[in-house]
Amino acid sequence: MPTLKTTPKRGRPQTLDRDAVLKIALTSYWTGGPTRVAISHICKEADVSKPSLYREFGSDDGLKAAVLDLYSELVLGPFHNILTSNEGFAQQIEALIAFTVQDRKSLGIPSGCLQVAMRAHREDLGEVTGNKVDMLRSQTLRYYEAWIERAKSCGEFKADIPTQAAALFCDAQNGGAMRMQKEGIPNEIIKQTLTHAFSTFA
Amino acid sequence: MPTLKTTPKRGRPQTLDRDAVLKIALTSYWTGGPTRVAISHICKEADVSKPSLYREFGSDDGLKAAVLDLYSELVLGPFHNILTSNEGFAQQIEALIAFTVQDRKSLGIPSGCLQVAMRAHREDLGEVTGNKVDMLRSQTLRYYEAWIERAKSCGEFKADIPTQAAALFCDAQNGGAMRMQKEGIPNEIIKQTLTHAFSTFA
DNA sequence: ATAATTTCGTAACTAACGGTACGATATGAG
DNA sequence: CTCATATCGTACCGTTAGTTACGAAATTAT
Repeated sequence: MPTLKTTPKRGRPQTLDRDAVLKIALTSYWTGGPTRVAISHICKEADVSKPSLYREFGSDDGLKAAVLDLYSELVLGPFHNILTSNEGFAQQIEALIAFTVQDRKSLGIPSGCLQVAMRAHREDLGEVTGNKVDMLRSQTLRYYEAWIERAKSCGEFKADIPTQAAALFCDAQNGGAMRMQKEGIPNEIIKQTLTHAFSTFA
Repeated sequence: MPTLKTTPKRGRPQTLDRDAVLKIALTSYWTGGPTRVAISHICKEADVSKPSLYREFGSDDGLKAAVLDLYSELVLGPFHNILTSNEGFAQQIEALIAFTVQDRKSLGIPSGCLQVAMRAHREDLGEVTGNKVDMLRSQTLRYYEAWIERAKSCGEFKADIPTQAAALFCDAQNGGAMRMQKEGIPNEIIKQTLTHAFSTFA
C-alpha cells in the first residue's frame, strides 16, 4: 500500500511525503550503495528529520526494504516481463540485452543494479531487507527457469545444459553486466559480452 | 620482504609473528568478508594486542593490503600460471574450471574469492588496498587478453568476439562462479555453467 | 648494574551512525 | 476556547570500530 491516504483527520497533519522520500532514498542507495548511505544523509536530501523518517519506516531496515520494493516494481518487474512475453526466444534475448545496456545517463537513471548491489552486501543488510533480497533472487531464477523451459519445449533453446545451471548462467551474465556498468565500462563492450554469452542459447 | 629477519639485537624482542597474523587475517577476511571482520577480532584470533598489530601494519588499510598481497601470491598467482602455461587452449580451459570448482572444504580453504569480495566492497576499502584491488583486476584482465590473443593467433579460439570483451567475459564467469560458491551452490552446478560459458571459445 | 632501546598491552579517545526522549506545534472534536 | 491527538524536529544516547597515549617489560651496549 504505497500511498493509501486513510485521511485520519485528527492531529497535526503529516508533512512527510513517503513517496518522495522513497524516491530520494532509492536514488541514493542505487548511486552510492545501500550500505554506504547514512540515514542522516537521506534525511538531509529529502529535507525531513530523522524521527520523521523513523516514524514512517520504523528503522533503517524498514526503509531499505521499502526502497527495494519500489526498485522491484520499477526495474525488476519490467525485466521479468520480457521473460514472460510472447515474443520469440531470440527476440527476448535481444530485448534483455537492450534493457541491460540502455544508456542510463541520458535517462537520468543510476548505473548498475540495486538488487545486485544488495546481494553483494547481503550480510550487511537487516533481516527484512536481507530476506527480501533472497526472495527476489529466487524469484528471478524461477523466471529464468520458466523462460528456458519454455524455449526448450519450443525447440528454440539450442544449448545442452540443465535448466537450473542455465538460469544461474543467465543471472551471472546479468550481474556481471551490471557490475561492469557500475565500474564505467562502456555499454558497447558490455553488449559484446552479453551478445556472446547468449549466442550459446539460440 | 615477508619474513626477512634483519635481526636487530637491541630492545625487547618481538613476539608478534607477522606471517602468522597475516595467515589468520587472510582466513578471517576470506571467510567473513574484508569489511565485516574487525581489527579487534583478528587480534583475538591471533592473540596479539591492537597496538602490536598497528605497529606492524600501520593501519587497517595496511593490514588488508598485506593480506591481499599474500592472497595474490597464494591464489591469483597459480591461477595466472594456468593462463600462461604451455598447454593447449582446451586443456587450459579445463584447468581453469577445475581450479575454480575444486572442493574447498576438503582442502581447508574458504569458499569464494577474496579478490572478488574486495572488488564488491571496493568503496569501503582504504586507499592502499583499494588501489591494489584495481591493479590486480587490471593485471588479471591483461592475463586473460594475452591468453586469448595467443589462442587466436594459434587458431584455437573459435568465437568471434573482440579480445577485450572476451577478457571481461572470462572475468565475469569466474566472478560469478566464485559468488555462487560463496552462496553455497554446489560445485557440480557451477561447473556446468562454466563449462557452458567456455564451450563458446574452443 | 645502569642506561638506551624497542616492543608489549591496558585503557582510553574519537568519529560515525542507528536510534530515541521529549517538548513544541498544528489540527479536529466538543 | 480548550482538550485530545498526531506529527514535527532538536538534541541527545549507545554502540561499534579504528586508532593511540603511555607506562611496564625485556633485551643489548657500556
